[in-house]
Amino acid sequence: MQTKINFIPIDYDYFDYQGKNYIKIIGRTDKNKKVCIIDTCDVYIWAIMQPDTPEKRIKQIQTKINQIQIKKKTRTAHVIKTEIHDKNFLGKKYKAIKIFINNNKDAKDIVEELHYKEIYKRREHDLNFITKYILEKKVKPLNWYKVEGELLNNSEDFGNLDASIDLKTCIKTESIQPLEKPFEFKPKILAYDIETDEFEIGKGKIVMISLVGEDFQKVLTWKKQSNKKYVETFKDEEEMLEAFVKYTKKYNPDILAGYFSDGFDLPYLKARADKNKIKLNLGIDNSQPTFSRGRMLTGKINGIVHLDIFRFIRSVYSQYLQSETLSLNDVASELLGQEKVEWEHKHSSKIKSKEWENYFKYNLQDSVLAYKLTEKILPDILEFTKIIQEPLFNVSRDSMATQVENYIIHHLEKFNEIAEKRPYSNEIGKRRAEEKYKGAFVFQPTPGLYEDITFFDFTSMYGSVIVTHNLSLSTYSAKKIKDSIEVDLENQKAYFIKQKGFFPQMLNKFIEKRKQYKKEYAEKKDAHSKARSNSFKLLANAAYGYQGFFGARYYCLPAAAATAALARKHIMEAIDTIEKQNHKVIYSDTDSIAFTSNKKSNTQIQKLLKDINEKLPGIMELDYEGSFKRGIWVTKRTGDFGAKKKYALIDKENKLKIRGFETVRRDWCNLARQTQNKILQLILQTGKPDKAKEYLKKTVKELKQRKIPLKQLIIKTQLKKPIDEYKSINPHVTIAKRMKQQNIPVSIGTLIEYYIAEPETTKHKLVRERAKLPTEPGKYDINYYLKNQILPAVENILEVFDIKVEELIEGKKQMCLGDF
DNA sequence: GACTGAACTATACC
DNA sequence: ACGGGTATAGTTCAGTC
Repeated sequence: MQTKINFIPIDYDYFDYQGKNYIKIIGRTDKNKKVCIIDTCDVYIWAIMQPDTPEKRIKQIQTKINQIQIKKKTRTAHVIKTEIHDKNFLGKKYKAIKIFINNNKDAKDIVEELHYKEIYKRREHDLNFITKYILEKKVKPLNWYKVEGELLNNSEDFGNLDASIDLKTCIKTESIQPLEKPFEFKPKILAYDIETDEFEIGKGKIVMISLVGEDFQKVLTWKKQSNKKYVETFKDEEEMLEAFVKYTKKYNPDILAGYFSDGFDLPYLKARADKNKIKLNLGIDNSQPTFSRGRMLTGKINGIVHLDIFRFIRSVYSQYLQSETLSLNDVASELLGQEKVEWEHKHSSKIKSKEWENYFKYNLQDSVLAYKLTEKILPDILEFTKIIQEPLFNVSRDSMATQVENYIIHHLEKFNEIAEKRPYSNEIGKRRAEEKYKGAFVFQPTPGLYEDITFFDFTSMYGSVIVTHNLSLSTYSAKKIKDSIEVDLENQKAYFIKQKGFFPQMLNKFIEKRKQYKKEYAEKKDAHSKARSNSFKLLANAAYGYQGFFGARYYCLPAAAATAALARKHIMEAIDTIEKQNHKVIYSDTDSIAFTSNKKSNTQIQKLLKDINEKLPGIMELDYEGSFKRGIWVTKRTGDFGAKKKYALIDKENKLKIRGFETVRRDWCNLARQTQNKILQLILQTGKPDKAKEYLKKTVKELKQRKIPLKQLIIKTQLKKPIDEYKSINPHVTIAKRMKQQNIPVSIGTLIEYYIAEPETTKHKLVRERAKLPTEPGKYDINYYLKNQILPAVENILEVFDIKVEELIEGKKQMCLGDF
């Protein structure tokens, strides 16, 4: 039966039928019905010919290629047809043979057969079928289409595929066309979270599972009855798991969302289902979740987008967050102003009767937070997906380098470009061994208190340098050529042609779109333009790092080095100009310049800015960032010159802006951070050290009298690698080892908490020998906190006023005397 | 065993 | 392995006397 629908693609999957690749797209109709469409497309790879190859020879090779056949287990890999095209590769023109093959999985085998010396490069064999389908048919995720085709109803097509899918509508696509007027699409989200007895995947039983959707809240358990309406109690773990599947299917979400659910909740559920010998058949085809092992476990469910929002937050969103960790509690607290319910984890056998209600509440709240976080961040993820044009499942997990790369691949057509290949591991090894290049310029500040400070900064500094000077792989030349610019690198020169390359052109678009949507958002204040503005800002910022990243298809170290070199040149020239106008430049780092305003009026400052901008080339632009009534720069702890990347400012509204100081470092105890913060505040507000000095005295006294609670003295340090890989056993590693012994879960990324206690014997000299878990009894070491936390945090600040903090603290001397 | 510089480690800035 | 380089600062390690 022929049918016609309006359709928005959400999740892409593929399968083979009779040796050919097919795409299976799950999406919604304008009537909000979940449907499936099946389609296919041509699959091809490219053989790029050497420039001087005679046409006759190309034809000969073409004929040979047409005959390629490779016998494989289930099919014969073969070439269907070939065509000769004029294409670009890295900006240069070539003749290229377009080789159509029967199955994308054979691409690499076919490529192996293309061993003619006239073939310069073989390309696009490393693109997966879903990417190729989206490129070829232009059926982009989250865009609306009019689909026409045959409604499959127990059809023998595709081996009865439609019957195995839990959907009424499954269409064999005959035509698919973009819709001019899109419908609204609001994905249905279901969030979930589990509580378990053990932390190791599958080890202990799952105690409860919470599910939260729109007007839907459930906690499923088998442990305990509850009078709460949302709690449903089952006979055992098996029944609870079955109910989880049943409720999820009934809710029929587009997105099943969790927080760290790739690494914990979903694999745990699967492991317990296996243990109970039942199927966790969440898939639309009743399949179970599948897990791909990469650097991180990734859980996929057929027909539902499994979304681990932690992954998107970590790889894309975290740069805009202030929170010290990316734990659900910290992130929810920052983005939603809501926190987890308080609950100390324990084995279910040790939970007291009256504690259960709180445990249920805790479990439910985690799903509530995951749901709300998803709602909050989803506009950004969806917008990103539309821009990058890869499936939502991938975009929500990919690193920024991959996002940039996927954007490029999906926008090469306009440039008639064949995609460059992904580097092989030997190539990656070579790239990683390459010497680092010189990076940003950082101004050496003179320590002191400064009044009336103005900040300028370059908008999208590196991005605008790349665009202005056309720095990329396809525009680069190691040798001097005509119509190129020369860039001085440390030991060599690099040349870049003037004819615009595709990479700088795409980047230019990022910067323009960012400007456009930022302006639009300022006027309309709507989520859509905000999400768009964010997306292009992220892409613009990531483009520079991408060209220097060893895993990139369009890796170009000279371009990255030239970007940094030209950025240094531009900022130093700007500093020069500002100084020539009799301003004292205090500081500068990469793309910003701070200088004393010299009581000049706003108009005069704006004039200075305009003068500099008039001389800047291309799209380079210096911007007014802000002004501050006072700021402080201090010396390094070793040496008497000014420390870089460390300063504090106060604006006219008495708002502090602190960079680099211990105040903003999470691996310092709260007492040191808060004391330093207060001292900076008092000094910057008054311009004098008196009040700060008094405050310090008071704090020191309290510490000496042991009036400071232990909580203020906890030091937090993150475990960055497996415990046994550490060459140097620092305090947090010692504590991590002890936690492991006590069966407290520790892994890479865990924030280890400890405090420094008084030495038990004089033999305990190393800090790690005195480090204790917050739960371990002991007296905190007052001398340690005075000498190693408070003193270093405030010493250099008060030194600006010639105050010797050591004498103020007196702790240092006492300890030395007392020791002997 | 005390001292010292190098190595290792974590975290911040842009 | 899954953006880049620049910078500060603590603790441990390994060598010297």
